[in-house]
Amino acid sequence: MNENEQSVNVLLDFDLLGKLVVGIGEVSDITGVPLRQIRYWEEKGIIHSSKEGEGTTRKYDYLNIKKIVLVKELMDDGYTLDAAAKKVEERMRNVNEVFAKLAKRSTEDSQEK
DNA sequence: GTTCTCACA
DNA sequence: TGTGAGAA
Repeated sequence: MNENEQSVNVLLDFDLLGKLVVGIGEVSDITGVPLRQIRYWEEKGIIHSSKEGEGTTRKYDYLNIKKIVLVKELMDDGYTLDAAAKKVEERMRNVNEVFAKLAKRSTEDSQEK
């Protein structure tokens, strides 16, 4: 492992965090989850797709993609869809908290109280 | 290329 | 729970 790879990883993560939205096809290919399954999960309310523009192409942001991967991993551990969804939602809440802290920190830093 | 509904296992 | 097919 070089510092290069670490830096790349960090940068990649931040880039993803910025705002990455891909079509369902890409998501299915990346996550390895069939298209029907992704729609199926969304139908259950586990994930949410962001429809952009006039087209019908569902766009999934990094959070949703992460959610899908998380659910997949959880189910691989023997969790059921509902259980996995619950766990993922809890994790997502934590991520959201971190995001809120990050945003707040940036604001405070800019205002320099 | 994507989406939807209905139905089946 | 996950997938099939046809239709738009």
